[in-house]
Amino acid sequence: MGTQYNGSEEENLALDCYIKLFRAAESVGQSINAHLREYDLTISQFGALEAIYHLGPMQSGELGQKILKTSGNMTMVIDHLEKRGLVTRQRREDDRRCVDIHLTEVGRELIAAILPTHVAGVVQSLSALTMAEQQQLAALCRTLGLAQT
Amino acid sequence: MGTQYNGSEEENLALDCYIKLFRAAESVGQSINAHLREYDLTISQFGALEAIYHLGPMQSGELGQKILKTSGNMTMVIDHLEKRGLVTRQRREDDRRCVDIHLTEVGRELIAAILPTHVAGVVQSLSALTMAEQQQLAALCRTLGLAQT
DNA sequence: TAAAAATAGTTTAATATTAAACTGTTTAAT
DNA sequence: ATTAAACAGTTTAATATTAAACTATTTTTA
Repeated sequence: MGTQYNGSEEENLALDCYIKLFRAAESVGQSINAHLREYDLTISQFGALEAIYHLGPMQSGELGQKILKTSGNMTMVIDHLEKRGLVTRQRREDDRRCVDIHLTEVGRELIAAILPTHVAGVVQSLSALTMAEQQQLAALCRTLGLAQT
Repeated sequence: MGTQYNGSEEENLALDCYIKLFRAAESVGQSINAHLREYDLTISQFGALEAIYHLGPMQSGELGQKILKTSGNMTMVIDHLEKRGLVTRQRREDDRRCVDIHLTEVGRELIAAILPTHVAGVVQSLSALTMAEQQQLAALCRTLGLAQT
């Protein structure tokens, strides 16, 4: 299993860990996000809605950092959400370069309606691990994520 | 940090774990794959080449399973690699539905030239974790990945 | 203050990705 | 044997994603 690179133990371990991390994220993501298509939402769109829902209105760029997408991509994601009336753009008065993204009432209702299913899916998907293991995994991933430049 | 969903402890933990897993994979992937652009390879293309390099010739569909891409996508990925002379398609005689993908000599040389840098990048990127931690992470991810339907 | 640099977001062009329909081949069922 | 079903891969059309160029604003600096 894993990559069969004929290197040092350290290299083999890192490669194996990397590929497993990647595949776990992909396959977990796929099972969790399957249901989003019923609502005609991409993962990015859902992520953006969720971020605003939980953290409040924020700038396009901030949103992009949260969901790890480029600024150009955010413009498109927000365009789509705006066309569907789920969010609005509001140019900030004190710095007219910035655009704050707000949830509309419709958007709030949609994300509130989706979240329970989503959460249940996440819990289900992670139920292969005990809560202690989930804590371990979260801690390791946190360390790893923060360490990247 | 993380998602502030106001649910049970189990739900909050699963959500937190999920988002950290995702972000770790994304950010690790980004640092590791940055250098591939120098070789004009997408992650999918590199993944395909690497899989054949390590595991030998295989069918388009098998390859898609390895790198978690759809069959339609594989057609395109292989098209590009074939146009660059890095792989060849070979229809199987015993079952003419199947197409085996082989590395060309050029392809083999390219992937062999890239791999050391790639491996160094992976080691570097995971160096935030001790080897014991990498083992833990790999084991947890493996369990999680295998559990998805 | 005026010019230069930095910043936030958008646009553009090229490419990647997907789901769904489709083609050709093999296997199963009657 | 012939039809139906399953299968592997390709094509198609729609959308997502990216890097890079660009616009408009704000900040720095000389």
